[in-house]
Amino acid sequence: MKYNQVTIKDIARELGISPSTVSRALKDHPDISPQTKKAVNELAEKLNYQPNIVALSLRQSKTNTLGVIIPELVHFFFSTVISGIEDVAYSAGYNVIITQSNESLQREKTDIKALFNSRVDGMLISVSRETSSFEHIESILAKGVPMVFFDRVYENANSSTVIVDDLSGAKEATQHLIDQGCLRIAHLEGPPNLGITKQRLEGYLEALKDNNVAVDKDLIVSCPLGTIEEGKAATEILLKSSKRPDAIFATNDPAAMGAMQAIKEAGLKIPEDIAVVGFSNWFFSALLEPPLTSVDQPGFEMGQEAAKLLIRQIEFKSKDNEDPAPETKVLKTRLIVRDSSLKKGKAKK
Amino acid sequence: MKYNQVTIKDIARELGISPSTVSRALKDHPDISPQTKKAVNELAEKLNYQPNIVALSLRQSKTNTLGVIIPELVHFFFSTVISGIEDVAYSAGYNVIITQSNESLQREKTDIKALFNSRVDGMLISVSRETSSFEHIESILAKGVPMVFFDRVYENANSSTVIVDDLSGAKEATQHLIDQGCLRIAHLEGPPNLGITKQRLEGYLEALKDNNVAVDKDLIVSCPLGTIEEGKAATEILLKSSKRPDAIFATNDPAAMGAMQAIKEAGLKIPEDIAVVGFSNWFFSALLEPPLTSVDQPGFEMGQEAAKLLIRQIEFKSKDNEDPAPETKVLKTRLIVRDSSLKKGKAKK
DNA sequence: TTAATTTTAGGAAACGTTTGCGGTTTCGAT
DNA sequence: ATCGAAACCGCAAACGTTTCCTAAAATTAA
Repeated sequence: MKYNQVTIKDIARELGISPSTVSRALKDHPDISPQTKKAVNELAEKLNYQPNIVALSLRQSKTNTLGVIIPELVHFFFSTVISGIEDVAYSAGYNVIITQSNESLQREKTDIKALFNSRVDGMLISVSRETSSFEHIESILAKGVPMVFFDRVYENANSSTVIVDDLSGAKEATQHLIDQGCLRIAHLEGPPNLGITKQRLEGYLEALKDNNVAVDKDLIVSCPLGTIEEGKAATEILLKSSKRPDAIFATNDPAAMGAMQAIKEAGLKIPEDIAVVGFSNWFFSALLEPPLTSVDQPGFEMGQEAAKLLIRQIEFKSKDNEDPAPETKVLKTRLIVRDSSLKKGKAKK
Repeated sequence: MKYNQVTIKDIARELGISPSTVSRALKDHPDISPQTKKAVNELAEKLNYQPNIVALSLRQSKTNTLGVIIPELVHFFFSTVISGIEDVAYSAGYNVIITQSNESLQREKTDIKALFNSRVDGMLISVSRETSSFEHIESILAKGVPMVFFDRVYENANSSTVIVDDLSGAKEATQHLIDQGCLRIAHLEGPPNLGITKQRLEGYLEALKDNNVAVDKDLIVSCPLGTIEEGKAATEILLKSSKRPDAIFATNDPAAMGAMQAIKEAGLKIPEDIAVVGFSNWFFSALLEPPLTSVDQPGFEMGQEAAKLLIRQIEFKSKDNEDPAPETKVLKTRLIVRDSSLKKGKAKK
């Protein structure tokens, strides 16, 4: 589309000087006399000159654009991460292109190629549920594209990552349930490919061990999709078993929600009969009845950190032409105690 | 960043022909002999040639990028709209840059400028709560940038818009409450600047009139932010009044949620004492207790339609160099009846 | 006054494409 | 043998910048 925006050439012609002089004047280059600078800047102001970003990108081989790949935008957590990313990206002068893999490896592959073709300066990636091989990522990485992984990371030594401390978050949640007097704590496990799934399971196990609670394998049930329906179905099975759990720690809030539905439909009380704790502190969790205790992940902050790391990497590389040492940022989780897990007393504010 | 991607020149050099021939061969131009085409395509394939989009953009003055401005990404509705937009945009070969105004007019202004500077081919806009003047939009529109407004539209004759039929949605919701035997139906009104607020109020009023129910001005309360807290506070006041409502129709789901909280805390039952209906069918609405009846807006479809309209406009303009006639797409809403409004019998389903 | 600097400015190439126009070939037809 | 038209291809300009290099003008030093 041609919008007839005024260019450097227009200014040069009007002033009877050359484009190069205008360019330098606008950048306050010492070679240019104060008078010329003044004239150029005033005319630029008057004509409302705006540099053509596309031409700039071509010239500098730098698009000032960050590519983002997330599993799904409609997840509360991911949309807050995006907000965090945009926050630092825009104030650093970067645009952001967002793509969704929809939890599909195939989509993830095409997304990453599309971003590469758009010549983004770097990528922020959270892998899909299906992603268990990483050639598509490696091949782009090999071309030298800076990447930062967040939340659902690709653990390879050469990329920076931002994660939350899933292990200790899960441990804290489980400990909390133990503190409430629960002894038969079930765990609804998440998608098997994801590191976060393992970490959360690990935290759960560690807490049990720390308290000398025996691990009952029957109490660990897989929810490979991590949906409400799965959580519900898994819980229904748990409830039918001879030795019913007295608490459920779910890998995420939707699964926990499903668990709550199953428990209520079975005529049992939360938390009296069974306490429930989720993970991620989705928007809806505070609105449930009873309100769901959950492990809060600082999504906005995660987005900010990831973007900062990426931008630093991009700018470091453009200077020294080599990658900075990869960094791993681990963000603290926060257990939000609500009524769904409070067998004793009221929530500590 | 320099990734040493292979260019048309590389292929030309390798084959001992000119870049123009390579370009034409790749585009299957009739001037080029089959042999040359074959050689070029094979080498391009072998070297994994990918056209440089930035150079293309500069050359054609077309970025193949759509700019989007929404109030907030974390709203379920808006994130589904985005998904719809990306769906059609990507399959039509467009990238999407998303910005959030955070319901601030100021941010909206800077966003729109930033998008313009990024030379997007067109914009998709849903205005902020604060937006009551439109010079910032007009000034960009005047430069000929194609725009399509969705949901929260700027009603000016010369732009295409996609909206849902808020009026009839609200009317249907109110009618439903009347059908349930409610006679004192309160309305929690939304942000005063927005057209959707007026439409929803209008639908509410029409339904009352159609059924010869007198309008009680005291039953119409403003919630200028449309938040849970506001809905709760407004409802508390309504409940204290001498002639308490027997139903509440809220301008959106958060307000309805607040109303539910207030009602429950007052020891009243939903829907027996007071029925509640919301608008937008947020993700959490089905999870409340009782599940909230709400007017569903087809967000994904809205995004698709808006993107289609915009792309059509962009491509029409690049051909005929003038704007196509503006279009207005009105999408149907759908009343999702759940328990929060069912005084009689069970949900049809 | 002249030579050596410094200051200021411009020319031109480059980033990777596309495309109007002109220039060779080739080949069948006269 | 010559002509005309296809068929095929390259030159160069253009999109809007930046930047290396060179050059003129102004200033200073000798």
